[in-house]
Amino acid sequence: MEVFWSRGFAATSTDDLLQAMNIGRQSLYNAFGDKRTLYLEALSAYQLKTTSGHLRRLSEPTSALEGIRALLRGLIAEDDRVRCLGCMGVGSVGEFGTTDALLMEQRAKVSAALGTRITERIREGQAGGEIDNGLDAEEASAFVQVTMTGLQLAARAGGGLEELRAIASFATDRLRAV
Amino acid sequence: MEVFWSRGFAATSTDDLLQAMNIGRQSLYNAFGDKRTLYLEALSAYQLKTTSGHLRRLSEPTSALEGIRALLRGLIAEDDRVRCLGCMGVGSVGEFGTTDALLMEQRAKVSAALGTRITERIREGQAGGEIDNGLDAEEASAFVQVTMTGLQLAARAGGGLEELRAIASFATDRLRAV
DNA sequence: CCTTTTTTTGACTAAACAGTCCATAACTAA
DNA sequence: TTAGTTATGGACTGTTTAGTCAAAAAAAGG
Repeated sequence: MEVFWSRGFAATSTDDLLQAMNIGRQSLYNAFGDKRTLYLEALSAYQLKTTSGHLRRLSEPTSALEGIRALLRGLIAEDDRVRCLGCMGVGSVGEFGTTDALLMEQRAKVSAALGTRITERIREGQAGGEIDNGLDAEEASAFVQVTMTGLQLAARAGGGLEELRAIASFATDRLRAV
Repeated sequence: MEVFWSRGFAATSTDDLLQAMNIGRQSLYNAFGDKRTLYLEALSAYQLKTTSGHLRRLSEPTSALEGIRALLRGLIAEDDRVRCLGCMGVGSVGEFGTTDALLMEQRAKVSAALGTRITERIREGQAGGEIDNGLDAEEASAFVQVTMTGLQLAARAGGGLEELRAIASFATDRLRAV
């Protein structure tokens, strides 16, 4: 997962994977079938791990708006070496775009689940008067997700911790009721 | 440029390039040196072309906020086949991250130039009372740039024209003075 | 204990890869 | 016309690639 995450699919050789996992070639092919299947499994594992973190932060029991802030700020890893890897899901979009149907399907599921929860949380904030009632909750949710990917790409480009977290907070505050 | 744009660096073979350009192998190596140099030139050409468009739309003589809206909405190509390619610059960030010093330098230049102009335009909007005076103009500019990359990645993921333009407008409106 | 199944090892294959070489063709300029 | 330069075509090289094969080693089961 880490090798694919940092280098992407095409630039990762099977030898890279063998070395990283410290196993023999046949073991890899027995266990995963082929390179692409292993990539899909690695991406699945990545998404499972990260999505649960996103949902947890989003639901932090402070308030709806603070949940969104925690979601966005939480994307940005503190450790430089982790932060500059960005997000493997974002990487897979960049590398494959719309060319892989299975990947698109997998992506759509994760994105929809998160989107639904963000929408809920925004409605909650609107009900509580904390988030601007004039906003369409679904549009705001899509906006939050676009901000997520924008931040993750900026992290991969080498953006600094404080700089990126400030942008995350800035975006969050744009949703606030006046 | 189009081949690298759609497939990225690693997944593009020199044969792909020869076929696309309809030239012989030696001609490519005479003209460009090697694959990486050609990629850098292609990316440069791409950035030159797109950045001038961004600046033009940003400076559209309607108003500052409408300039930002035009910038963000203008990122999203109408033609499905173009839109789903996303942005080659974003692709290069995804593929190389912080691993290529030359690429980072080139990126920083383009981003700084655009960022400066966005900041100016935001200050203009603030002076005119159209954009919220409480915002830090540089932070708002960084936010706009993160939104740009987020939109371009969403485009590469297969996002629809109207959906993405709506998000662009949503983000723009978040800067509006109350 | 022995047999059967699973896992690992390392050698192997065929194709794809980036980049080179050299002879030839096409221009340029006097 | 001709000498000199530049561009092209096509064969070639050595390496890397994803994936396979078969024999040996290890584990599991009775």
